[in-house]
Amino acid sequence: MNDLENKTKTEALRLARSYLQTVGYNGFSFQHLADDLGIKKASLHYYFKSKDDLGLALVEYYQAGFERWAMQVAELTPKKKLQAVVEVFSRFAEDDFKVCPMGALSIDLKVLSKKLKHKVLEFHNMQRDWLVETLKQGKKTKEFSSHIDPEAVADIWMASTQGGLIISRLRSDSQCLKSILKGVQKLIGAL
Amino acid sequence: MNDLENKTKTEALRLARSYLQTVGYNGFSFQHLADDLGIKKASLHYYFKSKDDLGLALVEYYQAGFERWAMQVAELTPKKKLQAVVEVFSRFAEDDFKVCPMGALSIDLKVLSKKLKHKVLEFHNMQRDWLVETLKQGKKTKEFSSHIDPEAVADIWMASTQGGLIISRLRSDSQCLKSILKGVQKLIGAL
DNA sequence: GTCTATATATAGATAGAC
DNA sequence: GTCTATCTATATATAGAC
Repeated sequence: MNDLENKTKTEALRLARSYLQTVGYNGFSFQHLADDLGIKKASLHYYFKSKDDLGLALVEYYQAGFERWAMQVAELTPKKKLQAVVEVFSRFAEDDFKVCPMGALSIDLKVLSKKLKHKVLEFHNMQRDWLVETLKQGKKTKEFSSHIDPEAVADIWMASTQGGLIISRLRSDSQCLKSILKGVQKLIGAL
Repeated sequence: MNDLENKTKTEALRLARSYLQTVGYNGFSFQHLADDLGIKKASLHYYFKSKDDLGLALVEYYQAGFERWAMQVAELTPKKKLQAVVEVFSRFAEDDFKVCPMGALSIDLKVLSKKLKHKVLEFHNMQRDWLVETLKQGKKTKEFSSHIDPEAVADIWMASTQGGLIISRLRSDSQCLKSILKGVQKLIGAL
């Protein structure tokens, strides 16, 4: 859990995630990271045996961040939790039209190692479970309509988010994602 | 318009699109295509000066297919048109969990040539315009609720489709996309 | 239209010195 | 922990023969 063991390693993961969200998994190399860090690419292999290893560490790093975030928003109302999610992804779109790291990895999913693929799916399920729980909670507190199916709505929400980031990038308009998610919220509320 | 001028060229484009939808733009090379075609990669440069050229031809080829498809469904009711769209993308998911070619290209958008980027956006807008028109038509014929905002719904629809394909791949479940789009249709209908 | 041969660049990875 | 040096594989692309 103590992943702050080394500054270079943490910074490499931060950079790798940024590249992943900007040019995809196949779009960056150890060379890019090394140049940005001001070290040689061979040095990076001290921290990550292989690119697959880097990918794995990257997802774990992102996952740990999500778990911390989930703790922070745990006391918010379901509606505010959902709003907090919108803000997280809006920040991606506003930051050079980044897409979701998991969405980016999905494109290359077939060429990833079995282990990394498994990790990606595991994290995806973790996020989905969180959404489903949040929606269920909102039904109970009457914040959301009693007619919604939490699992179905969670899938629509996740798809809209992934696709919304893609469309924001295509149109060079970060507002797109926000409008789409606001629209989905409105549709859910109209049930 | 006469793009059937050569069998090898057409087959190369078909293969390239398949690769794009499966492993992304950076995930395949002239070598892959040449091997599949049973020719040498140098021969492919006879048809496509560069990979960027191939990408451009690929989008144009896909775009031409969309225009033919739009003509074929032109006489259907708006609701059936939407259903026809669902079928097109469902076939992607059912075919080895392919994603949308435009969604795949969006991931690599930043490293594409200005020309190709422009082409991708142009085609995206063409698809969006078609959707908006179809939704407007359905409002007029009372098939869709008079409360929907065609442009907002078109964006939600496109995002759900892009994201739905990604989620289908992640879960190895082509049913996901269908459920998501059915859910969106239901939400729209509930307005 | 397809081939061989080749050029050039880059990617992922390792060995071993400091 | 970072370096130099090196290996092997692959990618894009071109020249020129058949």
